[in-house]
Amino acid sequence: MATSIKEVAQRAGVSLGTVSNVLNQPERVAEATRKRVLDAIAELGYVRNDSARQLRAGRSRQIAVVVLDVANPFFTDIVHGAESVAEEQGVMVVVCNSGENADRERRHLDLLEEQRVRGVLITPVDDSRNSRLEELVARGTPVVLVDHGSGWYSHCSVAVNDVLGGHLAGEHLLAQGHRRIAFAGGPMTIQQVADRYQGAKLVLDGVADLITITTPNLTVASGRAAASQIADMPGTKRPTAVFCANDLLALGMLQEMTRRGVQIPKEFAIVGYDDIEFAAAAAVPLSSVRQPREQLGRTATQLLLEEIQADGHHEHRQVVFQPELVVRESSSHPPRRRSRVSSSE
Amino acid sequence: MATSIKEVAQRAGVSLGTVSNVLNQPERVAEATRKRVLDAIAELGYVRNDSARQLRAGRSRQIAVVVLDVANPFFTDIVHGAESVAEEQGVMVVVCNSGENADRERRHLDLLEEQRVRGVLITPVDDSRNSRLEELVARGTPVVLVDHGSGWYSHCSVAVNDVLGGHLAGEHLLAQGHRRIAFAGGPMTIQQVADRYQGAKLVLDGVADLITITTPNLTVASGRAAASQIADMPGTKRPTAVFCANDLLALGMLQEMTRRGVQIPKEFAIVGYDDIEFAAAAAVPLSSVRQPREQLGRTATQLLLEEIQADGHHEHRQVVFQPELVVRESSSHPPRRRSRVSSSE
DNA sequence: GCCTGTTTTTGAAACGTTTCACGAGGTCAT
DNA sequence: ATGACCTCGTGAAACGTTTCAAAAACAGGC
Repeated sequence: MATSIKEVAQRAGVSLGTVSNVLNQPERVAEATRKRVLDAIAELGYVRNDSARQLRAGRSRQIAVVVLDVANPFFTDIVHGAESVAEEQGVMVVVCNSGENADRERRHLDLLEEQRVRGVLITPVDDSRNSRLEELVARGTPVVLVDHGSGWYSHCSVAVNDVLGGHLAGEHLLAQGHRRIAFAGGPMTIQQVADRYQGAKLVLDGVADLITITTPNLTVASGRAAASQIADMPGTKRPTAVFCANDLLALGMLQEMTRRGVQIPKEFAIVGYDDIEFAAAAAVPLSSVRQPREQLGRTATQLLLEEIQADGHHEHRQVVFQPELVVRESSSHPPRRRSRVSSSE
Repeated sequence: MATSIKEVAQRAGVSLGTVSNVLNQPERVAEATRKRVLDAIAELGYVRNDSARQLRAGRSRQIAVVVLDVANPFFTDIVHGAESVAEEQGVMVVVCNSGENADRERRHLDLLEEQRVRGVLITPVDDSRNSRLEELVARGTPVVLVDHGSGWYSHCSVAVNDVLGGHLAGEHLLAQGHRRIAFAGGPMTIQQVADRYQGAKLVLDGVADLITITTPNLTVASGRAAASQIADMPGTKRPTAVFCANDLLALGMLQEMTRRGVQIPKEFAIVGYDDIEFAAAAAVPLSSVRQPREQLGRTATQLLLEEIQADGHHEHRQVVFQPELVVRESSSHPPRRRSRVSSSE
């Protein structure tokens, strides 16, 4: 069925090795022969067999990115950054979606390891003390943690200071006069969620009530559900503002609150996280904590490629970026139209 | 470095073949031996080499989805649908992003063919008379066209009637009293764009002016640029409404128009396409032509798997879904708050 | 013609699986 | 005991590349 190098060789009247040379070091083979081989290839519609090639080479030419949610623009931007760097180096990127599901993540890692990927960029579902991931590293596959500070130093990692991000959001809501503030996000096993919560808690503790709404994931739908939960609270206990662990939640929150006739931000303020492209375009432009998304992907890929190249001794590095609060209408009181002020406090 | 079956065999004191049997037909090997082998595997941290496996098998266990833009929620929903069906069948899905770039698309197809993927789901960049794609098909890789009616019948395909979609949008704007209407989208080589344009043109021709704004791609940024272009037209020639080839464009359009102080929909109406999740949550909820996105992905994958299984004689099928216009505030005149009317005319 | 280099081409040995026809042992009925 | 029939386990062949030492072909210079 599939034509192999052997048939090409036969057709061109040369040996196996020569065809291989034409493919890999064309300058080593004489003009005339090369042409003959190339013609044979074209006539037979020969296509290299990558499995055989990899088997021989002992490794692939791909790196993988394992993200929590492909439908989240935050991650597609990271992937974008990663691809731009990888492309320069002639490395292919394959994208895997764990869907915030530890089991799926594990299955993906199994498969990736069987495929001998050169390296893995991953935002792990649970805490980084992820044993499957540790195995991978132990057997020699370079791994870079993305958007996830490693508790200790056995990987490279690229992250944004989520505690600071939470801090900024909390501080801002406090400054707007809120004293009953909700945090919506989950599951708490996701490090980023826990950190953002911690950051907010740190600044609110003692001066304001912090109500935690745990969501099963970080989607628009969960945001809507969380909104219902808040709206159904008795007036005296109901928070006057919410800090959402990401923008999808915040958008869902905004949608449901608006549907119920709650005025944003007059009656209820919302701050999101990530500052995805759609945040600024929302019904009420969304205040959000901005992260350098593409940059994250680019830097992570650079670290990964470095580690791959410097095979052997390599100094793990932790790169941490600083987030930035972008205040828009959804949380600014009194409501100013089209506020585009960006501030860090 | 990497441990192979051979070392496992040695360690367990059995032959090569036995280890392989433990891995693939465990019931064929005696309890005691099996345990010994499994222990050896665990101790050595053996990981199957997928290249060797595929080489032997002659094919992979993956299908690929090649999309125009991973950052577009429309496509992530399609991928989602595809994954759900594939997962049931134990087939892995790899996602490739052509970025609306024919050259990147070709490179992806090259690689996928070298990897001997079982099948390809693709939304091609240019017209389906895509020669690279034809080669792929000719050599025996099943291909299903997604969101793209094939002009003729050499593939399975799954699509939404884009001409009808354009028709619905045009008709609606006409009914709202608009007589100078813009169409924003591009490049026109993308079949969907051309079809949506055709649909609108069909209903507008003769009764209204149709101004075409060609964009280089279908992103939010291009939407903003197109908005500037429209806003800068002299008042008498400036259209009073726009039909955008997708929601990203429409959102960009909305953003830029609002920034310039143009009132939507009072001074300018906008209709988008796809009805992505963010459309309803936009600053001015966006009217849009809805497509059954996940369904598209699911059906496409089913067709693909069918073709793969029925290897040999297979009847190509064309499945066409009908779109549905969702009218929201961005185009309804006079502006009604929170309109959620869904209508098909 | 012969020797010395240089350029081209060759052939065989890996890479790590899976598969498959066989052999080695065991059990059982005769 | 013998043959028939299991269940287990073996070993070698294949899959399609790349690589590399060595052979072959070709050029000059004498």
